[in-house]
Amino acid sequence: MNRPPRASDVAALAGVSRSAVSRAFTDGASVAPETRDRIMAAAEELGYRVNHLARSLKEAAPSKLVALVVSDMDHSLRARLVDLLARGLVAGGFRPFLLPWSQGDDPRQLIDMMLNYNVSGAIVTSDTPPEEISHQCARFGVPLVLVNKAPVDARAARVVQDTGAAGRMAAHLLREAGCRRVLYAGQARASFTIDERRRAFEAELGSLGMTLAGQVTGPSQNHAGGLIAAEQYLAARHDVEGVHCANDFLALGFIDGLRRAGVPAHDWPALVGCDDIAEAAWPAYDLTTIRQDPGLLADACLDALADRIAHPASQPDLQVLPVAAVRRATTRMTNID
Amino acid sequence: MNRPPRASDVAALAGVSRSAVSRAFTDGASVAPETRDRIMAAAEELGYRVNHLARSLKEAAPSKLVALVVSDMDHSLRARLVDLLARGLVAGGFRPFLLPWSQGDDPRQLIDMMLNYNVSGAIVTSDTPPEEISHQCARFGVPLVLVNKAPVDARAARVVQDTGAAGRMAAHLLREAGCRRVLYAGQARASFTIDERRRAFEAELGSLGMTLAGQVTGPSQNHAGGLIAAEQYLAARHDVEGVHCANDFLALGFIDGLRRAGVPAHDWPALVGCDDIAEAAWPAYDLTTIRQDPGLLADACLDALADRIAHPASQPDLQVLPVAAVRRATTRMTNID
DNA sequence: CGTCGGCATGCACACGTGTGCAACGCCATT
DNA sequence: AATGGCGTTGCACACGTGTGCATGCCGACG
Repeated sequence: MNRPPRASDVAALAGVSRSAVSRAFTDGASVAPETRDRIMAAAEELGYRVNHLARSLKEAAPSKLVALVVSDMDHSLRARLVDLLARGLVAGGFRPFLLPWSQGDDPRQLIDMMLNYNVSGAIVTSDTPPEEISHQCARFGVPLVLVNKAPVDARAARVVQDTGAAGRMAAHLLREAGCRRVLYAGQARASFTIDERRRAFEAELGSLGMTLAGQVTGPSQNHAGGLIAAEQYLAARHDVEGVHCANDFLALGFIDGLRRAGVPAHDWPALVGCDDIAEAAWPAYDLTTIRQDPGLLADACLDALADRIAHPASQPDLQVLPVAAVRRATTRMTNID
Repeated sequence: MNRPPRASDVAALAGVSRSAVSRAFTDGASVAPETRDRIMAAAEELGYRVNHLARSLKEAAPSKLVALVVSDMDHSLRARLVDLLARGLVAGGFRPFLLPWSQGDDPRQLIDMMLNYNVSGAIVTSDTPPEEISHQCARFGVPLVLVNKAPVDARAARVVQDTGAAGRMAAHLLREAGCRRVLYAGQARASFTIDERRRAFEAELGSLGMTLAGQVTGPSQNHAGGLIAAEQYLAARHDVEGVHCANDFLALGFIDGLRRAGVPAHDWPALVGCDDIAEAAWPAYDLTTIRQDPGLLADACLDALADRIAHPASQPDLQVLPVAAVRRATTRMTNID
């Protein structure tokens, strides 16, 4: 018999009623200071902790748990975001609940886990979460925040990067580098942020009098995909001066693909990525890119979640986060006449 | 009034007692098939889900929550480990509870959060978690698994990489590359795995008739630290043929430091890192390193946790995980005569 | 001194669920 | 037909906590 101590154990040791113990651990409750001290001493001696599961059971309000639905955590930016979100949630008195999701998993299991634990909200940072999650959350009244995701349900708050500005910025960065004919290197799989940004990029090219000579696609939006995109680029012998890559990992892979093929650096096209991952700043790459500040992203998510919890019936807000151009070596090449 | 439906609502709709509903959702309970069907239909109609908080309250046994204490999630290998652990825990019926911890945070808050939610166990992957966590977990009977951490409490299970083999391997890899005089590049901050590996590395150098010419230390064990370590290395004009870096990020930074200083690749020392992060395989680096398989690590953690939960009183096991040499370009340089 | 108000405390109920125990009905066996 | 056994069901209690309500106490004021 070694169960954790409960409030009645503390009450017995301190010589008070169980209610008094409960009140001693509740802010603003009416307890005499000396009684509280005696109770706290007894609690310390027994190693007593309030059982939050029972507490949140009593308070009909949902528990302090918040689901963090995340996939592709190997992307360093997402790992950073999860880290920041977890810290922010803990600081705000919530408890983050990590629910990994992979393409192909049954979304109903996710819903079950969230509802089983009566979460007070959910943040979905997966790249392509199934729409069913949004609908079920709406149906069961779970406050939901979607990160960089297309709108699927009117009741979910959304936090998105300013894809329009990012796309235009990419075009301008290539223009600054002297490019006229450019290429887009992306992926086959659809992704809301990337697709939107690409659309804005293409539109801006027109305004700037530049032309999109075509596109190359890798099988994935990571380093390996970039390697293959570079191969395609070289094989097609595109006559372009610049390339905008869907994200930084792909851009770094593209660079390595050029290197592996023996293309000297002064013959590289101007390159612009997106995200500003840590590796982009490494001297081996020094990639011009578009920064998406994960701290801003995390704060916006936490704000949006707090808003959904406080005003569930109100119109959810859409937060558009600014992006910033980071000019580095890949748009300072001297191969442009 | 829009509270989530409870078992009695389902019971009323299905025309049975609340106990029957409870039993319908409990595997192996005695319920007539047609009754179960009727209950399930009613539950589906109402959108009923079992409240696991209340369930785990009833079962005196701890909840299915498992604390995942993690710091430095920006290290890609740790992010990968957290991802794998979360997946494994969910697959095993547990719910991972993400508790970020940073140097300087109060460990007592961590303990509180774990005990407040009556977690059934904890996995600590932080690099330098405070010892108080281990002691408090032992005191309150929380099964604990430490990853790559020195033993601090006899009741905690441990999973560690085979630091001895890794250290010896690093020495042999440099020996294969023809080195006789070598250097160690590390960090000032103590870390169990890194310190142990280094000790084995130094010992093996002696056995192989090699000499450790000295060491250089960066301020941190990441890319920026490697840049600075390379500066120190160049400034000190060490007469060595090889360098073993404390981890891959540092090694990549070291390479970039050499590049930035204009040292041609054929004048680089042979380099051996440790971890085999994804970036080490990128063509820009092609770093020889020592692989630590995160899948193995995650599985070992989950096994150890299951063991601690099942047999809390037994002697906790220490799992030593194998490492593997990954030979790449940085030990195939032709600068050795 | 009497009365009133405020504060501290205890009682009892509620939160949503699991389960031991007893009762009940049905079927097979004697 | 009587009886025993087995599967199913309902009752009631327990898990650990928060809190409305009533009570009791003490001090202050008239």
